[in-house]
Amino acid sequence: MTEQRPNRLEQARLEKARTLSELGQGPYALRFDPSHHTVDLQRDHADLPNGAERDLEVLVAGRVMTRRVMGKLAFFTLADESGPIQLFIEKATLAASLPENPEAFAQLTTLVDAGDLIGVRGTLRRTDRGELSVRVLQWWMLTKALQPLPDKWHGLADVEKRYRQRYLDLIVSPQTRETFRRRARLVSGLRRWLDERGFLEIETPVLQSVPGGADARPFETHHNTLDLPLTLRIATELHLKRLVVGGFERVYELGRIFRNEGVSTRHNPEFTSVEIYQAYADYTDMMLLTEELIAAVAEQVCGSTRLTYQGKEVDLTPPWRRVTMHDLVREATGLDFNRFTSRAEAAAAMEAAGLEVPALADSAGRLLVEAFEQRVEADLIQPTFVLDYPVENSPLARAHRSKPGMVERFELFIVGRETANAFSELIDPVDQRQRLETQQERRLAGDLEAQGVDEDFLHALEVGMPPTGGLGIGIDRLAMLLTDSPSIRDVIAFPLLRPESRGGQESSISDPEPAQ
RNA sequence: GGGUCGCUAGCUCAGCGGUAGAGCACUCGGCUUUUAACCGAUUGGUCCUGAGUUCGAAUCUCAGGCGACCCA
Repeated sequence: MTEQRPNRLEQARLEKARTLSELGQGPYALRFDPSHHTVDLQRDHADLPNGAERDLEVLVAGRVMTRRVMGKLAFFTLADESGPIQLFIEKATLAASLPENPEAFAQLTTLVDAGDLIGVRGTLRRTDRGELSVRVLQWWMLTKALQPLPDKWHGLADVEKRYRQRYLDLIVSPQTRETFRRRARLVSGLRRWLDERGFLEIETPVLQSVPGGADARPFETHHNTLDLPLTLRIATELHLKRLVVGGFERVYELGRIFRNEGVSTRHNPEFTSVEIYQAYADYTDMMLLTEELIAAVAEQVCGSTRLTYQGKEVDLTPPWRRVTMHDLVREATGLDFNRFTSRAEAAAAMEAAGLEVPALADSAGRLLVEAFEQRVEADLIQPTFVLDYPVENSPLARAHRSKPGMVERFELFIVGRETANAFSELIDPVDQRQRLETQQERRLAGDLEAQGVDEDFLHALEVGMPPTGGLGIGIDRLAMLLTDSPSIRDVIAFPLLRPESRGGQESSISDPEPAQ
């Protein structure tokens, strides 16, 4: 995709690949059996003094990262998944070790480029300068690279290239490798924590006729043989609740969600969430669960519940602050939304306080959320449960047990970002139908993010759903926090980017010819 | 959606109206303790694309493409 024709560097490497074939070993090996990872060698032989050699033969394989050739002696750096080790390559040693091939040293130093994958057999030696090295007795080309590595000093400075060609980023950036290791630990730690507590992971459909469970625009697609318009799911909520109706008391799904919205440092159109449902629980139970779960995962990923995010100290040690949205808005703006009896009243007060009043926020409750987003959200650095949302914004949450107009819902904010969202789930099918019909009206009135009516879901509620607490956690945002990454793209291996276009070409993949 | 910035050799960048440059990489030569190895020589360009202004455009103007950051 980068180059149509092989450039000069590629030509030289292709030539070397041909030479390797002529020598009978070829540029691409079938297999190799390393005896060690480099990190184990570095650890086990940390006591080897400078200039000393250990009478132990090892086989290591990896990518040649740097080459330093000086006449009859050469130093390469070889890196496997665990890290680097130096190769100590002497002409005399190779000649003695491989008497049948007096050219072994010349071949190694001329046919192997930085970027190639090779395997070596040798003994361990620490150089006079203190670098643990494999003194090479024999070598094999495993994979000849045709493309050069990025600049060894600057690395991959081009942010776009880091995302588009993540493989290069992973090769040259230890930090990137660590980020994705941590993300993997986060995901597996989270699953383990839930599994150990009896939660059952069940996969629900990605392809859906009625998108629901969240306020978002879906991606649209189509099933050919059924001639069926379908959308990609925007949440897993409604299907997981059906499973609770079906009798599974603790279920979760960790998976990909698709929302047809913009791209930013906090948004990728496909992202990963985990939704967790627990029967006979309410949102206060889900707060406890959230605290314990995230603290446990942070402990596993970072070794501590205290961490630094972009220079800010964050303490995830439970318990976390719990505060209502009303109180937070009053603290920040002096506006007491409990006193407002109409949207007009709230709007006037907000304008007087210098807040923006968007026309789309068509109720006092929606304005409360506006005020929160404008003045509070960004300052919630420490983990904070924001409680009790207006019913208008939460069509799937149960009405508050004591506060009219509110629902039993919390969102968790950390470093100014929404990281989790939970309710006492609405299980009353009559109430739920009214709420969804109100959503449908908004939808018909032009709100593309409003939800539709899912009749089968309502039917499931009529069959009877136990009182249930539900929780959703944004895995990408949690990964950002636990890896100290400023952009969501740093924690998604292959984030969505526009295809590279050259000279107006839409894509490098050409359309197939019509069938004969 | 709006604003700011960027796009020049494989990589990192300079050049900002007058012959297209540097370091690294590559190729060649030298070198047995280097680790951004070093020394010498050579090679390498759709200056993102298109149109315009000009005697002359990488440079100025306009449009477009892609990206980054900030804002919504």
